[in-house]
Amino acid sequence: MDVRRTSLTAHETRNRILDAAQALFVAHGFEATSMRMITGDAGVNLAAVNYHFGSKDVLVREVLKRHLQPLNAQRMQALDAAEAAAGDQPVKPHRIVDAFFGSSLELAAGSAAGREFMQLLGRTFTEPSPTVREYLATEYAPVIGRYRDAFCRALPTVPVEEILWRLHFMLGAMSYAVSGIDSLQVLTGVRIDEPDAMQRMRPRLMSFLLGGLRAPLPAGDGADETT
Amino acid sequence: MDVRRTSLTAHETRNRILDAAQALFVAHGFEATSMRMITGDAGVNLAAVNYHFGSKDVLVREVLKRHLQPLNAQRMQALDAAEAAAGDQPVKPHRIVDAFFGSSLELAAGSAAGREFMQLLGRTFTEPSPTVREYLATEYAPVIGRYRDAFCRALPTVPVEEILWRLHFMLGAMSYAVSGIDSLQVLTGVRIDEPDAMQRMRPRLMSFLLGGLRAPLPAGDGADETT
DNA sequence: CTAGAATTAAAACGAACGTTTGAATGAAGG
DNA sequence: CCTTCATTCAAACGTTCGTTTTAATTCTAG
Repeated sequence: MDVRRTSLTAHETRNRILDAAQALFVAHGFEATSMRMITGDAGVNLAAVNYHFGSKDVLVREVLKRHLQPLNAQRMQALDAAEAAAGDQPVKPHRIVDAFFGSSLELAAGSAAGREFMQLLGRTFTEPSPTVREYLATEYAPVIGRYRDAFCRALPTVPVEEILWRLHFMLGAMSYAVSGIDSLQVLTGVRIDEPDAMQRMRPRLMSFLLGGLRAPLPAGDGADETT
Repeated sequence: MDVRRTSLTAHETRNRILDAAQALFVAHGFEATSMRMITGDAGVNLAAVNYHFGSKDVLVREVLKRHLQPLNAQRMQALDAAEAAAGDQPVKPHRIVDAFFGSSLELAAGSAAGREFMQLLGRTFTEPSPTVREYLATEYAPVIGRYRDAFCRALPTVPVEEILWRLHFMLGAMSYAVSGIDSLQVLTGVRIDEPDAMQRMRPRLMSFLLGGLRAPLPAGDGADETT
């Protein structure tokens, strides 16, 4: 009838735009990346973005959604698998951490585009743009909810507020680990741009996250004065 | 002779610009904040920024430098104090963590402007702008170097590369804890905007960081399969 | 083969950007 | 009192931004 007239080139143009936009967003940020840079790198006409996506804002969301939606789906299914494997036992904390952050690191390690996207995602979390924050919130809400509940079952002695804080700390550590890697390089001299950097980082990050997650609860109010 | 003609109003205007710029940078980011927004909020003329600072880039650096330079100085002197207190013994890891991140959290908890600045600083670490990254690198390099050495002495069994990674992870966790707090709120429902949020977060973050720092080293190469 | 929708192309739109200019302002120095 | 000089001000500079428009092109359905 009226659908899929020119499916080949249409998707081609869309994907070329998405690829170019993602790379430029990582390199320069959302605001500093212009439509002309995107369409120039993608080799398409300037008007193509507004034709295919409607606006730059929608394009930004679409770039994020393209990989974030599958990533969150895999995070969900990884937790499903872990819960299924545990039977009626609570899932061990390190399995939950691995389900969430393992999915992320696999995406980052799997391909250059995956690493690029995880870099972008890390930066996006501190992005002030309301439309971006709003989208991230809706996309993440169900995932965070599931994992919060899983952690609560796995660590019944830890208050839920404490679990949310530690989830937040873990998210921060991972985001920086992935997106701030060249700042690490610049600060410390550690080289990251080798292709297997993510693979070498993964066990280190996992160990760190688990150590933080299972750290003793802070004492009552203020002082945490233990050796 | 020729100095301090109208010192009062001169510094007044400069500081008004710095204050307004900092608040706007936190709310909208560097790129999305225009000179007209800054001068409008500061109640000064549009040309005042270029007159007092020369360019927007210099203003950005100056906003960061105003609080980062004292912060890093305090980080240095906190480590000095810890090393002096330890005598010829190596400083305990939790003292080093406290020297670095305690200084940060005190700044964040001390005043609204301090919290605002730490928020900005956290975001700035993932800022792609070359001039910002370059400034951050030069400002942080000596501090990171001192703390790396202190950690190496405190944890002689841990390879220096591992220490740098964990320092990076800790930096990420703290930056997110401070700057991504409204994203935590949006994701998890935890309220942060209360004035004593930083005070309540501090022991939690310290406990998490120490747990991560002292986590068992990841096994040889790939698998970290321990319960 | 042809009608018509989908896509690309080139050009221009108004708005906002960072910066610059040149005159007005106002307080010290001689 | 008049000069001096740092500062403020209003206005405009040229550039770039995201978006829109109009025409040409491509491709498919009947």
